[in-house]
Amino acid sequence: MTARFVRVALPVPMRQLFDYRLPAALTVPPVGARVRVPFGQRQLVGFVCALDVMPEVAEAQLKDVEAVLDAEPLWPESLWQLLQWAAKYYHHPLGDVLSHAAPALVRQGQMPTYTTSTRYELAKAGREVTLSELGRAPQQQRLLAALQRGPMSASGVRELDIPANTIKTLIEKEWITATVLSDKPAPWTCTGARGALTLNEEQAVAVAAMKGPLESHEPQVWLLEGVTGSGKTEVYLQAMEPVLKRGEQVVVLVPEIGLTPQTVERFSERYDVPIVVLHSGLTDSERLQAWLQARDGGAAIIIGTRSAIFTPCKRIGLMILDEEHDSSFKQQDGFRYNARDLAVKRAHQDKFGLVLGSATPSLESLANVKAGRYHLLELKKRAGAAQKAHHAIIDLKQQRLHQGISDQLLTTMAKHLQAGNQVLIFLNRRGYASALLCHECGWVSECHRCQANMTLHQQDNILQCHHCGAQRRIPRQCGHCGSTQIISQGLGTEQLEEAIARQLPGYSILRIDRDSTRRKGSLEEALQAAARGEYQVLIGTQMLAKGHHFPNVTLVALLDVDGALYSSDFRAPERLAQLYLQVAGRAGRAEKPGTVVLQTHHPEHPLIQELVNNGYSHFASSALTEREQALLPPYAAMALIRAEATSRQAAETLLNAMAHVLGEHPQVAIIGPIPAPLGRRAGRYRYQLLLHADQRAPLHQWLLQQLPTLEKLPEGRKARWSLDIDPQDFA
DNA sequence: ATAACACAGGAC
DNA sequence: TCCTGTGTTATG
Repeated sequence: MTARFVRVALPVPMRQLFDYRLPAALTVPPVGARVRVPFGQRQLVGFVCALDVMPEVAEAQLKDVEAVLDAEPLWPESLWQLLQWAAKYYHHPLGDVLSHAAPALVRQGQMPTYTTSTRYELAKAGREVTLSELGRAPQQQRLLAALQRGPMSASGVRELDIPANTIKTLIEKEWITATVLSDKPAPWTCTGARGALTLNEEQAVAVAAMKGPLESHEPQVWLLEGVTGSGKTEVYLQAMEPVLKRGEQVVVLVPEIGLTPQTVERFSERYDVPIVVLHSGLTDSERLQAWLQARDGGAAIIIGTRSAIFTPCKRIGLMILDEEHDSSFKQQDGFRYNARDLAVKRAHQDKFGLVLGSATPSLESLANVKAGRYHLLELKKRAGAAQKAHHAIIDLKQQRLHQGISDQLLTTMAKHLQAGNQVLIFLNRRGYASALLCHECGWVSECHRCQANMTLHQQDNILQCHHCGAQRRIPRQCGHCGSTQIISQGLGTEQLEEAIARQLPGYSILRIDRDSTRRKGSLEEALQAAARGEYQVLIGTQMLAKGHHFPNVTLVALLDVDGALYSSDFRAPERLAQLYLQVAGRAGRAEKPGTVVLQTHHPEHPLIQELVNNGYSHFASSALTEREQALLPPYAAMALIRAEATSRQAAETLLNAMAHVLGEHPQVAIIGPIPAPLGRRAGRYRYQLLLHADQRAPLHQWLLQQLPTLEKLPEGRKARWSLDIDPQDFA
């Protein structure tokens, strides 16, 4: 009999697989199972990708598989295919992709098994025992005393340090019982919803449109575009009802961990089915249990963030990806996948319906609607009695400023506050001021390790770099000329709080940013206090923009968003528009009509005019036209190579060498190398090389062909580099 | 990624 | 001569 071989993907940053000999004593693993193999001087857990292939190296060089860890593939066939596809599409090492998709314990080689828990409780005889009878058996006395307060888990008993013998004795005496509970998946059924709301016409149309295709498992993608407060969640909830009733699972992807508790709550109120949550806050063991429940069908609803796109499911019937425009669906380091794009791919492979929801859809998704790939479902009306907000611009050029706040804004704020309402001021810059500078010679408080200014934090009495975290004392003299005339520049939330307290005395102010909510749980507390109306003025950064509703806020003001108007990133206008509407959505959700005010130095700017006068849809369609004319995504394909090194030269010469290699293709344009937006960070110089093509296929083909050459470039030894397919952020 | 290995420069 | 830090190479 001839020896058998396996080809294995290993968790190493190499775009290649490794072959091993399979000893006859081992059972033959299926593709998708894990094996433990020797690799150099160490042992690794790898994933079987092929069996009985012709080895790439001489047979004598092959080592033996040490152990086969699974009898079954870890992932269902279609998900395995998706992972293979993702590794190819993102040009990322397969072993690393698979490691990402598996829970940590599985990656480490543990057996994926369900936990069991033991529950101890008093038996009938045990209840009749008086504790004083046990004076000579203090350990038994302690355990019984504890159990008299109620049943306990094994870990609870372990914490009491009771010897195993004591437990055994008590069980033998039949004073206590030990019940082994398995956490194995239990069958569930969904008989219907509890407390469904009445849908308005648009919502009903949306739910009805999804019903048929969901039932026949057509891999459709719906873009649910619903303005803030239009009741998107209610549409999700009702669309999933027939799916759950058929016994099929629903996967819900949300942008951030902070949004999961609210989501879980709404879903569990409506449906009496098992729900699991997958997010970074879980322990490895909890994560594995949730993963298993999803894979084996014990979980009906699976809620998670980005990485939950890789959760295997026994019978998936619907996936919902909420806030689809949100950039956190794109992983920004390592395996740089986009969960939204993979969701679309998975819907086709696994044959389920996918709902992409947003008040401000990405231009990519809108282009897909135009191209007929997605179906648009619109919710234009706010649910209930809510009225449309009033939008206004304050032209800063004609205004007297008080630490960045205009007279006009102060007057408007005072009016709303006097009426007993809340006011929300959005400023996306924490700290007191964005820089310190010398009034005499112009010296600026730069970070030593980054190409950025250090932010003044008056509260902590320090200068801090927001890019590398470096901290310094606040200088009293100019570092260059010795002058004591040091002034601050650029308004931050700390200073805004101070300014409002001075200009509008007597009102209580709550500031919500990373600094004010550093303590665990304090963000939740602050948001609840804000929603209860305990503070009249709310000041906040990006943190405040997402998912939270403040019923008494009638005025929302955005300060200092002008940076986005002249940014070099072609996506900056889209992001500003999304942010603007997201922040605007915090106001006027209840019966009170809202006002949204934008302070700007460029009131005439077309983007500002468009947003304030015409709304998002109008903005989006003109932005799409611009993208089409300028041949930018979604009407072109891009890839970005980033390089960083401790020397400027090393980063630049590597990208020059790569540009030389890649520059030969007629359909692929090379832009750069150019310094990255933050040219130096934490002491490392950063450069980037942009690849641009009209079509996706030639760009990918070209990369596939040239990557082996790029990897071998000697210049690559002195600089670290990475490849980003469909880059989101050019910073 | 990671570990072994080779080599250079400094301390002893 | 030994030790340590750094760059190079191989991993089946």
